[in-house]
Amino acid sequence: MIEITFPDGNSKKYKKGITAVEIAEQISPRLAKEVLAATVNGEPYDLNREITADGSIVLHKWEDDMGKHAFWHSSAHLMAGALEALYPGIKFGIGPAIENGFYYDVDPGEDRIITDSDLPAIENKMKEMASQNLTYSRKQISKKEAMELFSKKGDEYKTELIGELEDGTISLYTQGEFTDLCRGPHLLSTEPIKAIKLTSVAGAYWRGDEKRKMLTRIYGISFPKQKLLDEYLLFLEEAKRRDHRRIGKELELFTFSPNVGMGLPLWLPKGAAIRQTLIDFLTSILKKKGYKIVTTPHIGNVSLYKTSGHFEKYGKDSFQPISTPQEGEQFMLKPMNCPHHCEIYNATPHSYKDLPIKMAEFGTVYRYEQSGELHGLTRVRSFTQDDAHIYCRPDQLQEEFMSIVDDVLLIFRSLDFKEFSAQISLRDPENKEKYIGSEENWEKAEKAIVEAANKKGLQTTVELGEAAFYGPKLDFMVRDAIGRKWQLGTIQVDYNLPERFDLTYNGSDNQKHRPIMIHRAIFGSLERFVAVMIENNAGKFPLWLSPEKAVILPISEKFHDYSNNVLQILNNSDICTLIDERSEKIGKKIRDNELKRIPYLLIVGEKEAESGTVSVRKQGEGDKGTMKVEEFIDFIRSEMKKEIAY
RNA sequence: GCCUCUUUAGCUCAGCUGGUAGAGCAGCUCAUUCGUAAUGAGCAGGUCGUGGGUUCGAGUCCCAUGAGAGGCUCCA
Repeated sequence: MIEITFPDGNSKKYKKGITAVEIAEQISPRLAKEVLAATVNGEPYDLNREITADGSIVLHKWEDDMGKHAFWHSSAHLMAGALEALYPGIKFGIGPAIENGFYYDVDPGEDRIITDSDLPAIENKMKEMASQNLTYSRKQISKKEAMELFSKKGDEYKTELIGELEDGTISLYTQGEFTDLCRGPHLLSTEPIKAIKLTSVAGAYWRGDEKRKMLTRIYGISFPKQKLLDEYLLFLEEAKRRDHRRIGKELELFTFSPNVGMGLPLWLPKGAAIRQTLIDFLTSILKKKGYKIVTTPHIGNVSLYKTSGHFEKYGKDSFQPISTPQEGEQFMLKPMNCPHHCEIYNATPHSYKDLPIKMAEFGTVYRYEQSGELHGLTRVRSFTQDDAHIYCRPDQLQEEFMSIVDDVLLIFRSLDFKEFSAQISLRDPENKEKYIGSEENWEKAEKAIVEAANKKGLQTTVELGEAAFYGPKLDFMVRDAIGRKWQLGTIQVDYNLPERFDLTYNGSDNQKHRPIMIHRAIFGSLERFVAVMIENNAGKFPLWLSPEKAVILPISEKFHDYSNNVLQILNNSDICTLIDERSEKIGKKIRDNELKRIPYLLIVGEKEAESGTVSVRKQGEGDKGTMKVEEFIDFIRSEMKKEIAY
């Protein structure tokens, strides 16, 4: 007998060699039907794999990520099986489960391409195979056997993978005619896979290396019920409606023109108003926090970036330097504000008593992002950072770092950003030559960040290899409408630029010392921040950020005079208000202005004109009753104040 | 940059296997003067992203190129 412990702490004895699905069966037949995968002693386990020793068990259903993972991973195998049936000789790369579904990288072979239009046929084949209730069976084999099997098949991708595996850990899974190299775990059979949708085809370099062959990646998603798939497709459609590119066009916030250049956003008046309001808001906080605003030019001498290291690191991927008519001087469009700020630091001598020095700038920078990478406002070639640099003493580093974390949290909170995650980005320990600076300083900087994040009680994930080339960082990430992650705020500790720019301060010992520099941005880029805000609020900006606060809707032409009086009073009170004088019925005016996401609709007819009032209707909520015009002004002002209370 | 797809009126899209463009919304005009998410009628709008080619004939097929989308790679 063996003893199995459940997540709730209870344990029970079973005969040796029992399987997870049998355990589930004993608990309830319904559970046995729903369970998709298991974890035994912390290790993913097939449901029908024999358990031979004491241990803990967790049974995973669809509702938990492990369950979904096994489901989608098995679906990837099912797709591979269908592909092999439809495209004999096709070769396979990797086919994992991902956050939303699965993909498989395949090499269809010379002169054969798979496009979107082939997906329905593959999908149908998958459905046909799934309905045959094929079982997934596991087989442990030796490295030599595995090599022979896949060499015979001529699948050089699989043999490459096998070459890197340790003998004794290699397993195969077979369902129907299809056998794949795989660690598992998998479902018992294809039976639970009821609904399948192949979503897209994309190119993907083998092993993510652009020097190697580009494989065809097929993305898909599957569900145990058709209803869940329908809901997912509906979610995707909803996400499309929230897409900031669509809303930006609809609400006339920003645009792009091929005549200006791809990736170079043009802010239309309403978008520019939002952007300016954000800048004003942030500036007021910066001033309270002891930052000084500086301004620097959009270009800088190439030598500046040679000093900073940016030229060596990114020079060939930047906009190429501009040459002046005389003397062969070369200037770069600035890709970063920090070198300029270091020069400002160096313009005056500093005592240890002056530190920390906090310099802030809404600095527009230019980066030559690859064309395929541009995306609306989230990835552009010209953007404005809410950039700041803190120059401090070593003994101030941790406190300053934590204080910036506070700033980020404060601002995210006042903007009602709840869904964000924090990521500590450290060096790739196996690729240290990618970075500049001494080992000792890197260790100090990485330690400072980890400690500060812990002290602040931040929930963080650690990503190796994600650091900037000059230092580690703490990044704040948010998701867009369809769940893609974007970096917003970032805090970076840097020992390197102070050295490269020979920044110093006089210490209490009257010796020169090196300050430490912290780079920080809270929004990251105003462009990306606005984009993420749009996707979060579907274009319904909070009142204080709305470019237009209210619109007056006269019931009929008879009330235009009164309406225009109100309009003037409101605009004079700095409440940006419009008027809709079209000869449309009130229902139509309400509908159109609701769709324009104007926060307040003020309906004005006979009653209002007689009593000096407006009938207030809040966007998305409906009728709020009538108010005197002055009352409305007070009301809207107090609403705005409430929104930006911090 | 690479892979696949898309590109038709201001916007959203139709246009089957080639026979020389169509709808809804927006706009304009007229009528209507109306009480909380679409009043009616009429008008006007496109050398079908651009440049070549095949063809008696190209929005439709082929090539090149611009732009956009989804990925890959990269992200100071």
